[in-house]
Order: sequence, then C-alpha cells, then structure tokens
Amino acid sequence: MKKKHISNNVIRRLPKYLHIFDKLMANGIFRTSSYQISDLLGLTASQVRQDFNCFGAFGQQGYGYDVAALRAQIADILGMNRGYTAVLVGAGNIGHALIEDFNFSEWGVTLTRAFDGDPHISGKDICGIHVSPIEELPNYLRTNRPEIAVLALPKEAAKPSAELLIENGVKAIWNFTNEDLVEPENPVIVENIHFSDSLLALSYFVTAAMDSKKKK
Amino acid sequence: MKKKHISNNVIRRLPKYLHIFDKLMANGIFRTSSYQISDLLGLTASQVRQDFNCFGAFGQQGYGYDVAALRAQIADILGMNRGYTAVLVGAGNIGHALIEDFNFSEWGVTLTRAFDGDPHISGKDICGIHVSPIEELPNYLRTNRPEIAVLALPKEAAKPSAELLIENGVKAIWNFTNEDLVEPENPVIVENIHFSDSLLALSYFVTAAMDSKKKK
DNA sequence: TAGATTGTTAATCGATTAACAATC
DNA sequence: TAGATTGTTAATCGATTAACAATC
Repeated sequence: MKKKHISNNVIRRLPKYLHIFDKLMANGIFRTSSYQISDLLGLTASQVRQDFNCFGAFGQQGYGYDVAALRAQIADILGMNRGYTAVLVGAGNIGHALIEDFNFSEWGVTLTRAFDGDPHISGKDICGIHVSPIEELPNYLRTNRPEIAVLALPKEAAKPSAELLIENGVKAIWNFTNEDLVEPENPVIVENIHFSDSLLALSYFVTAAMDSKKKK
Repeated sequence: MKKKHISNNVIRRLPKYLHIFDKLMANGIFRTSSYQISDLLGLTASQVRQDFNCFGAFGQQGYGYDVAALRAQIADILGMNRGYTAVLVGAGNIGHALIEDFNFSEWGVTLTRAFDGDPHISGKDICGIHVSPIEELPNYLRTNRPEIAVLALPKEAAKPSAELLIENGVKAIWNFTNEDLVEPENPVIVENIHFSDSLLALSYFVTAAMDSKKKK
C-alpha cells in the first residue's frame, strides 16, 4: 500500500468531522452528503471529498455517506480504537481540571494514573484516578508502557520531565506547560496546548476588527 | 493606508516570534537576523522576512533586526498594548486553573472579575480576582465593557451564555467549553481551545507513527 | 569599501476549488 | 430510467521558497 502524505490541515479537520457526525446521529440523521458536511463546517463539498479520499472511498455515488459508517472510519483513522493509555504528570489545577472535566475515554484514551510531586496531593484518588508520588513514575512507565503522557507541570519542571518520559518509552506528550519541548533529535510526538498563543491570536483579531472599524 | 490581507498562518506565527524574542533577550542577545529566527522556529529565513513584511519593514539591510524593537512591534501588532480587559465566566476547575496558573497580564490582558453560578464559589476571591454571582454579569458587562470574555462553563451552559455575552457588547469569546459557538450572523470573535481536537490529533500521529514502523 | 542581510519580486509548490465521468 | 452524488482529474489560488537588487 502506497502511503500518501496527509497534510496537517487535513489531520486538524478530522476531529471536526467526527464531532458533526456525532451531532448528526444525535439528531437522528443517518445519511449525509459532502454538501451537508461542508455546510456544517464552513468548507466546500470538494474539500470534504478530497479529505476523505486521502484515506479511501467511504461513500456511495448517488447516495452519499452513511453517517455511522463514516464516523467509524474517521474514529479508526484517528486511532480511537487502539486502546491507548495515558498518564497525567502533574495534578495541580490544570491536572485536576483534566481529570474532573475532560472525558478521555470519549476520545478512545484511558487515563490510568496521575503523578504529583506534592505529598499533600499524592496518595489520594481524584474521580477514581489514583495520584501516585512522582518518584514512582519511571517504574510505572516501564511496567505499564502508556503511549501518552499528559504534561501539566509548572514551566520550570517541563524539560527534565519530558526527558524522563522519553527515556522511559512514552510515544507522545500532550503538553500543557507553556514551554516548548522541541527536541528535534527525539522521535517523540509533542502536541502543544499553548494558552498564550491562543489568547494572543484572539487579541490580534480584536485589534484588527477595531482598527478596521475605525477606518470606515 | 491599503489594508492587505493577513493569512491565518501568519497570525498564528506571531506569538511564536514573540516568545523567541523574549528568550533571546533573556539570554542577552539584542541583535538577530531572519536566519537565526528561522532556525529557532524551524521556518525558512524567507518566510520570516515575508511575515514581517506583512506589517512593515522592521529591519536594517546588512545589520538584521534589533530584538527589543522587533519585539515591541510584534507586541503592538498583537494588541498587547491596547489595555484589553477580560472577565472569566465560570470559576470551576478550568477557571481556577486559569486564574491561578495563567498570567493574563504577561500577554497584555487584565482579568478584572470572575463569575460563577454556584453560591459556594461566588463571593470569594481567588488570587486577588473577585468571584461574583453570575446574576451580576450582564450589569457588570454594560458598566465595565470588557472586550474579552473567557468562557469556562460546562458544555450545556455554553450557548445561552455566549448569547448573553454578545448581547452585552463583548467583542471576543475565549472558548474553553468543548462546544462550538459558531453563530455566523454574530460579529463576535471566537477563539476556541478544544482539548478533544488536540488529543485526537495526537492520537492520529501516534497511530500513523506506529503503522509506518510496522510496515518497515 | 566589502560583507552582510534586508525588502521585495519572481518562481515554485501545495492546497483548495471546479468540473465531470462513473455509478448507485 | 432519471436524478443525485461520489471519486478523481484538472484548474486555480494562495502560501512558501528562491533570488537578487538595495543598502546599511
């Protein structure tokens, strides 16, 4: 099978497709078309069909797409059925918020354990997730081999922790520290949630909108 | 002045530039070049110069760029000196994490007040931010006219709250609910932090990396 | 001055859009 | 069958890269 390159733009649209399929099914709509999908997401129908055709042919000419089947395809492509497990490193505010408010399993990922360096935090359970002392992390990683580590530590601790994670076989880091972890020589996947970048973009858009209004 | 269109890609790179200028200055480096910048960010020098030239000419031929001056230009473009204010709507886990761990003022935004519907939460201060009952929100908005609302409520409350914010003159919503707030007819700026989209992209990359390794 | 590096135009590349034959 | 809508190729558009004159 020839592996064609999938652009980042396409990858970032896949979760959007997934969400609207869930919404369609919740509304009892089991059949859709590239036109309907494009309309819901503000894309063109062409683009929707091109995106899907990166991975195969999921529709039927003259009919459209079966929502459930297409949903299952996209879920598969996203790796939602691989049974990935994740550990949380840092159970402070943001870590707590992730455990309590974010439904990992909804996206096919099982959060198995949290770790924190503060003995006032470790030892307890949060919503059924046990928080272990950070010292136990390397051993846990070697024994349980989770694919994903969620890094939710203060900035300062980010880099050394990332190295420890990589040394112990973690495949991907979901990075909530506002620190860049780019270690080009390391073949680890880093997905950043940079709040500041997002807020600054918002600030730019506000500024641009105000300036263009002033000009009129 | 002719307003040229700035692509989203360029806008998303501006905060990255800002961050490395801060890093350079922290290391006592006060002069840089498009080559150095591109190297630090994994771009091409051409692209860096093109990006800056969207907004004007900030460098000196034969010399390069003064880091502090360039930093100030980018900060201005991003609206960091406009004195924007923000209110937090929802002081649950994620709201707490934002108040306690995220430094709004570092990015030129002043968080002035938080609001929550839970009387056990409202009435207190968190890190110097007063939490008011949610009922006081409309009046506060009309009186104080903050540009930005940070929406950190449960999914269910997202849409009606967004409408209330828009009705009361908020210009931009920083959206931490995992709900899409696209109201095309409303001229409000929405910047989403969608954790699930990010995790799913990470899951895709893990899957792609595993499959390509298996194939070899 | 010579060397360096910008600002900017031109060339290339890749992504989006349009078009349409295939076919359900 | 006729109508609809896909899968896929071709055309267009926009973003990135290359090149180089301007100039510090």
